[in-house]
Amino acid sequence: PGSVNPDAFPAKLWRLVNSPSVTSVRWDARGEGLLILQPRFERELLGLGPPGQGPPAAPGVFRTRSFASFVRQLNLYGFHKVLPAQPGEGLHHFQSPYFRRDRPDLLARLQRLTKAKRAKLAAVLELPARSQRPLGSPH
Amino acid sequence: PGSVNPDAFPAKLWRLVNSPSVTSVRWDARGEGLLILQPRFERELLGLGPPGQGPPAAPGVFRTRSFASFVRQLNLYGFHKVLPAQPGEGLHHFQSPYFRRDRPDLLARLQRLTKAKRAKLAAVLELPARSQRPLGSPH
Amino acid sequence: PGSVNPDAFPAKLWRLVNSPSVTSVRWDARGEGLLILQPRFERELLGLGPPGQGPPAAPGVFRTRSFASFVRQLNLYGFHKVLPAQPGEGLHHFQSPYFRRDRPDLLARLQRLTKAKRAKLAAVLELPARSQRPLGSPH
DNA sequence: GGCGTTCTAGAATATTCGTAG
DNA sequence: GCTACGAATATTCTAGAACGC
Repeated sequence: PGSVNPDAFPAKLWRLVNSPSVTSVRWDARGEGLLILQPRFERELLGLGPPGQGPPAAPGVFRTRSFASFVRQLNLYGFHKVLPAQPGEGLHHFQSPYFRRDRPDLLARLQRLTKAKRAKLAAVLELPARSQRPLGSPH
Repeated sequence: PGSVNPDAFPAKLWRLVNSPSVTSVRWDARGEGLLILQPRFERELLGLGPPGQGPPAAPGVFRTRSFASFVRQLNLYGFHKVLPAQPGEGLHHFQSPYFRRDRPDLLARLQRLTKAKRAKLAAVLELPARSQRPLGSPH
Repeated sequence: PGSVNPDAFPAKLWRLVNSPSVTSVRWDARGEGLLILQPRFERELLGLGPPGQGPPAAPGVFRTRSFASFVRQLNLYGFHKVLPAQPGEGLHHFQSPYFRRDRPDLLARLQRLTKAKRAKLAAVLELPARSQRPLGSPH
């Protein structure tokens, strides 16, 4: 029931993957997942890279300097890693059912998984087919 | 249903942002929000700045000396912060639906949110479309 | 019952106030509180300052760029503001009973106040005089 | 009662670290 | 080795509360 907070992670990620000037984050061939080139990502968005090099191309998007923290965010928002066809090349492939190129409307469902939300979600998924909605739920 | 008190915060803010001699407060590109340069604001309007420096350029508008108090005022009047494109440079971007360059008529709706007013407003926003006022509402 | 995490706020603060090269954070005359010069702090530790100026003198201590966030940390760790003799000059005075120049041993008691801890603390403080310090308390 | 100022706290997201699986 | 998650701290934005006028 939430709208999209333009300052939070999902909106940032959406802008990055759709930005022509960002080359380290792209859609996969089907537009159903993210392809991330780690070394390039670190230079372009985390401001790492070889010392004595210029500033990051798109700074200020994340405050972190570690790729692992970025991955933590992906997991917190429900993304899962997909095995890449060519492993070991600094290429990462992540997916979420609510992050698709042709479905910007689903973006609002990408919500941070707190402990409570996670429990609720797990409960729903394990329910027998009886009643997906709690009794007396509105609408 | 109120008119604009020329001594209160909204009117002061309106005069500042439209004053050619004030450089720390400006309209954003669309005229829908405020851009505030904090260091300049502190010198120009709060009279801070390096000691041994001249007097503030536009003194007497606020009694406070802290930028935080100014931000408190903005929030009390319903402004919300917007992520600036380049964070971390002392640049702040605030918006309110009732503060627009081409709509001075809306200024009268910028009212201080007391606890009572805030509660009333929240109630209205959550009401189903049935009846804006609960039956038997007072007044 | 915890020891001091050298990466967390209290240890950082201790190092800053005792560092000869940091000039924006000092002990007050009695060594019982902190004196903080905001403008200098922002240049020296937050990396703000006039654009086109050199890098911060002691960067990397905090990730934030806002003095308000630093104050939030102080409050989270139980510091309280003390009225300065000379208000309005960007000088802040903060105290905590567990932050004293001659009592580094107390530093371990400076703990982050979560909601639970805060409630427990308030309950203890409202206890009748029966047993303020539990007799036979450990250590 | 309203408004301005100050200090502190609530709540949500972000970041880091450790570790279970 | 690797992925995902829990938990603690850090950061941000906004609100509560108290006080004076």
